Amino acid sequence: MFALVDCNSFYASCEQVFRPDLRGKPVVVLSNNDGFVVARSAEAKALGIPDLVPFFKIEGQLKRYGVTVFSSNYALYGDLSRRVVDTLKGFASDVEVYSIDEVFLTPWTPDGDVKQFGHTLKRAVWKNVRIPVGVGMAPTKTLAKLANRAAKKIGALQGVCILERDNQREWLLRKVPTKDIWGVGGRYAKRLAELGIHSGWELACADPKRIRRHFGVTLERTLMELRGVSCLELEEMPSPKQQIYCTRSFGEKAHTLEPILEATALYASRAGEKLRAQQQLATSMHVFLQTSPFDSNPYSDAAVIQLPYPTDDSRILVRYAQYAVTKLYKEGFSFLKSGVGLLELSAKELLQRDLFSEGQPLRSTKLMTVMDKINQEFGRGTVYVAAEGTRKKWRMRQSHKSRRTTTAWAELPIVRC
DNA sequence: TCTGGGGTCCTAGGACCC
DNA sequence: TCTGGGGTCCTAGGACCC
Repeated sequence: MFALVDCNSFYASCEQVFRPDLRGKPVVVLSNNDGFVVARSAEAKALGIPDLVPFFKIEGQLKRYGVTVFSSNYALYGDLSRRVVDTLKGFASDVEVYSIDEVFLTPWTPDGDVKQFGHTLKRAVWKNVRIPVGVGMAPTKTLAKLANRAAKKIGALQGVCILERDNQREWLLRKVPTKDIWGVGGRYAKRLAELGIHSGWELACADPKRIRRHFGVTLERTLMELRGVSCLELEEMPSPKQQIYCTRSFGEKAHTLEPILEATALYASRAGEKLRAQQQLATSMHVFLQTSPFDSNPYSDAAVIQLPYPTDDSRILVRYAQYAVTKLYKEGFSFLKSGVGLLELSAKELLQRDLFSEGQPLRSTKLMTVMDKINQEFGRGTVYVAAEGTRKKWRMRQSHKSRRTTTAWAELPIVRC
């Protein structure tokens, strides 16, 4: 049996935690650069505000409806997410943190009352963190996802749905269109429809071999999971990352090389920070630079470069990223976005040093450790590589950002008596 | 004017090996 | 006239996820 705990409208709910005046009111949260609506409170959904709609297209509408708008505040969401996970760990020993707002776990119910267990989880998270969640339970992860969806959609279930008996499973699967199933995206849904498969039930009843032939082994597994045959295990130990990316759109378009060099330097050193947090070294680097894809004359290019030796030194990452992006740059375009990816990662302690080639000197490691420590203690960006520049006009737009209430001393809430 | 930022897995096809 | 068979590794691209 798998349980999936999924936070309701997570980012919007986070914003409401420290703004209780906004409970029961329409709230939306925007993506980086205030680009899209990425989270909507139940009230905002009820107003018919669609998901992933460009902000500029509905800004007027939001104002008219009196919707409160927030830029995304990942420091806050990450911290509240950690608290939700900590709470859940008190009720189950096997826990998989699947995403910032979803946790799979094995229900622990010595008395056999699964439903009661679901409600216990829900109440505990609300009590400790003030985040509303839904709980779905079923014999496979894919079905637990569906159960969770039902828990939120069907009011009578009060946020907890157990999908155990075959007749319940069939009832739900007959109602679910394929595109709402975990592992089936828009493309597959369309191709499935061409084969006459429209509902979850029709997919579950299809011939596995035929599905495998048309779509590959991944969708065949999904099919089996819908039948109640578990193919996906709980993954408690997150496997080390295979690539680390830092990419971002600029707050304003860049017509010269200078802001691009600065932004790319920042992305490289942020990627380095993540790399060091995982105790890994990178062997090669992927760098790209692009205009807006909506430009009349869009342009983009990318390069993969070998680093001189496996490294986690931000100074080296920045130097190589800047070198690459200089090569990619072309006069006459207005660039919108660049990014740095670190590839061929290896665990730092397992590194095989090559007898005949240079390796990362010890003082690099020492310097980076000190840098990370200072930034951890006093806030990100206290010490940084000078190549990032000081004015940072290209920084992303975040016109509606809330405070980092739980992670920055300077932004603690103020209580007036 | 304004359109996100991360990730993963799988497959097909080419190069190369004996 | 007749031209093998099996394997590995790598990469790019396509699909998916939140």
